[in-house]
Amino acid sequence: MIADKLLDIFERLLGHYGPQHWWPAETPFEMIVGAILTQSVSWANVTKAIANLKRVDALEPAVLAAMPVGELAQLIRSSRFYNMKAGKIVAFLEHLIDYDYDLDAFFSKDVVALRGELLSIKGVGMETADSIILYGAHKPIFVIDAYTRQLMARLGLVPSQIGYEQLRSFFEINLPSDLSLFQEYHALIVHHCNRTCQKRPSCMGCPLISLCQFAGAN
DNA sequence: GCCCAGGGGGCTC
DNA sequence: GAGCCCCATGGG
Repeated sequence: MIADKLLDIFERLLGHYGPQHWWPAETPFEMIVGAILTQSVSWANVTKAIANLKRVDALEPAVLAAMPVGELAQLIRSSRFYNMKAGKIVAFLEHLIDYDYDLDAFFSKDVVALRGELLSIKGVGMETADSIILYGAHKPIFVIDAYTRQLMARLGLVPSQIGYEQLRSFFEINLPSDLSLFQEYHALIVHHCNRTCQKRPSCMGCPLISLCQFAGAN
């Protein structure tokens, strides 16, 4: 059964790496900013940008909204594509005005409505929206990213060109809709792919080696 | 010096 | 709706 395989993979990753306790952010707003900044960039690039924003006490919606976009762009320079991302953060803040910058109010709707609203914001695509729902609003939705697709394809469970929504359904149909399971599963996939699949010269020590089609091939 | 990262939007056909 | 290009830093 697919469900058993997915749970087996999760248990192996959890047993090997331990709980990840994502997302690494002190507040929901910090989480959202981080989600935008990490688009197409490793997390290491984002940490400097977040630290810069914290240094000037700007990791607060109303404070950031009052900041000139050029200044914001310079503070997040290390996160790459900074002009684009500054514009995306501004777009998000403009949307939050309707809620008086109250994230609890913004999050207090069902997943489908929240997702639709997030996707209507320029600069928020499916992965970013789902990350915000899962780690910011704390509602169960399975986040898909390049690592998830790569790993599931390597394990022979899905075709490598599978679409975002197809792969999300694959997880959500086969797993119980559990917040902490979804949070840990995605975090473990990213952690695993950052460490084992990409950084190491071989597959030695990989907790999924007995399941992987390409074990030893890289 | 070269390569490439946890994406999204806009354009083309 | 798939296939491209743009954005434009920093670490290995």
